[in-house]
Amino acid sequence: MLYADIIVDISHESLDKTYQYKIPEHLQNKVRVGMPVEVTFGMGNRCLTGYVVGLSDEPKIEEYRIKDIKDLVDKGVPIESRMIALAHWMKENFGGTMNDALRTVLSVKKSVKPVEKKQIALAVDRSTAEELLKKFAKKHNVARARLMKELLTYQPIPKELVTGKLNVNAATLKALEEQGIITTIVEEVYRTTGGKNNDNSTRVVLNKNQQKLCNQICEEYKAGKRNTYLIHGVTGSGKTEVYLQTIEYIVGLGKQVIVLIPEIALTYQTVRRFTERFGSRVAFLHSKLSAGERYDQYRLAKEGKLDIMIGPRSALFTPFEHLGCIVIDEEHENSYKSEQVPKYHARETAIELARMTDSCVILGSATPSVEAYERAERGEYVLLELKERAKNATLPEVEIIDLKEEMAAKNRSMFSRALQKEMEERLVRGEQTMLFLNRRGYSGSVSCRSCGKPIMCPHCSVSLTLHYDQTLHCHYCGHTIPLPEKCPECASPYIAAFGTGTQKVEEAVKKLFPQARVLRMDADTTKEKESYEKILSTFANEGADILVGTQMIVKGHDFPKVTLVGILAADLSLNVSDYRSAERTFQLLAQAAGRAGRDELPGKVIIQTYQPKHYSITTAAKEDYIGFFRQEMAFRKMLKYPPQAHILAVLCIGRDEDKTRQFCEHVATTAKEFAKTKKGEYISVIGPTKASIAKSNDFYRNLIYIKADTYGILTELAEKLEPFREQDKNVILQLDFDPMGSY
DNA sequence: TGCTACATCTAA
DNA sequence: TAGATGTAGCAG
Repeated sequence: MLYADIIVDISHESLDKTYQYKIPEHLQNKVRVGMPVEVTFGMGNRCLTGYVVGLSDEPKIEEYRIKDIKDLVDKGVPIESRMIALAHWMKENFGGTMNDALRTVLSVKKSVKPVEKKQIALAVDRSTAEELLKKFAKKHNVARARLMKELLTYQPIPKELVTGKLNVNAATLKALEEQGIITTIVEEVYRTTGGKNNDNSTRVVLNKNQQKLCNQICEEYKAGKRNTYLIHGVTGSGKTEVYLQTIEYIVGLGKQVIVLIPEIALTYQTVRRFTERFGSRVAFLHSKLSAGERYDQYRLAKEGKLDIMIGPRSALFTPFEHLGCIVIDEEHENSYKSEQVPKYHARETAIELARMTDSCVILGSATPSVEAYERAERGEYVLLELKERAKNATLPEVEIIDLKEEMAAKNRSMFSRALQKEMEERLVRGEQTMLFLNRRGYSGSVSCRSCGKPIMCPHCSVSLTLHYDQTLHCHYCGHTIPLPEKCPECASPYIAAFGTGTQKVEEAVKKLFPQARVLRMDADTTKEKESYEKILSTFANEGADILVGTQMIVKGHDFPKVTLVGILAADLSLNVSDYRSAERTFQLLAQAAGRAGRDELPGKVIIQTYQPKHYSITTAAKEDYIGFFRQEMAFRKMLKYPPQAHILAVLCIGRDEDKTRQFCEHVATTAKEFAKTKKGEYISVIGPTKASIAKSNDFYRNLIYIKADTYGILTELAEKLEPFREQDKNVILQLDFDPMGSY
């Protein structure tokens, strides 16, 4: 008798184990590891989907207690068996249940009916067809005659053309087919996102440095060495060309490649660069694909009809049989860490997947994450440097403006005198300016001028933000109210918006330079599907003089006419309660600065700040990554932050404020006791404290941070904390390993 | 004793 | 997770 180990499709800790089922006779040679199957579960014998994760011929419990597998899931897509192993690894390292992990690696859930292309062709030889044509004409079978005439000049003809343009109805076609005069050719069509033509005319010749890196990776690959490479290349140094050539080599060896990019970077430019080189052997994954398109990509990949898959972190789970290499561009991006359970990091997961499949990993960034660079320095990754800009463009001149001095000089505007002067010059010369607001939201909070209290969301502990339609919104729960006329606290009519949003910047620019054409890009103006591309292409085609935006304007895209980049308030991202705030500030500033003077025209960057001496600002101004890295590492070593140590964030969420607090204290005590058992190892339990968003959607949030030298201790502790999930159903326990961002 | 409402248990 | 089973409380 054969038995299958099955994980049932219920995400609950206590069900997160394998259950053994018998494989009935008629399914014996159909059931494989990875397949979704239908099983009855529980005393009510309710029908559930489960995944086969193992097979055996030994029962683990008394034979009579084992039920039969009911059936195979008809339209389900099986998981690759190595993906099951990867899911297990993800569960162990990033928390969550096996079921969560399986669902994550199973990027495509349902099979979708393939699209068919039908064509009509002659089933008889030409002379017979000609006779038939004469016969039809004689008998005044006009539709049949029309079709025969067309088929004699050109065949096969697509069916929609026959029924449409030639106006031959389905009944006629059926009759002709039954008489054996015509046949229908059915062909499956793949809904692919890749391009059609490869056209090598645009191939760029690598410079000496690029070629050297490329050769090193290729030679080591050929020699059977599988490394993780970190390409640290300054902005504009041509990392993409290195990827392209290396990919081409590895694909040439019959291997397949996954390229991860932040979703926002999947622009027309990126797509074109890859399709020009690899034609229809490359496909793209993004959130706007339909279920059918997704499924077809999956099939194409599995059947070996694709060489390259490009997409965001979920593209990692493309079912390639012969994976050879994983490229992660803009490796430092936050979007590589999943927000949902399992909260996996694509970099770590890629490295594990590469280990399992004997592939290499190439990470690339102009501003690598501190974690990655530290490992590269230690030799865990191979560090490759590209120090020169490819198109001998010069680095822009950077000026740091101290906003305290502007204040002292009675300049209350959000633009310093220097920035105003430079902007004016650009307008006169017909060059472009980008104004960058280093801030996530769009507009500021609203406060009372009399009592000083900001208007808060009644469900979350955050202040509401004012939108242009005079309504107040909560970014956490979506609560919306019209802007009140009086302060809800003290009834004073003097309430006003604070803070600087991109909208306010836009207004201020228009006021200062009424003749300028201004474009704004932020979460508000890019809600619609193509609006992101549209704004960027308008700006690229010089349809505007000034582009105002949030971080999204610093990604990708070369604008040759941009010669001035203004960073309005560099401190905004610095004053965030998160140990990564300096790193993020450096990355944003360095990338924003890299936008200026990408081509022939020399560029200028103006950074406005209240902290002109802060190292993340001074080093970003010089594009001095190493300088930044040294200072940041010293800071992280001192305070034991990653990569010096690892952090586990434990978030307790519940409706009852006191109970949630008590629960969290209880968890903290358990963590502290666990720490005591680990003599000689560094573990530190911080908290519990209220999360910085102490209330969200009427749920109270308490937080504990646990720091430890090794990652393993944290996963061990996480296991110890599992029983808490069962203890109080009213409090949710959320774990996040090495979190990005703050809670 | 019989009923409801709710807590607890268990799944192969 | 959800259905099966167990239990306290209470009316009759």
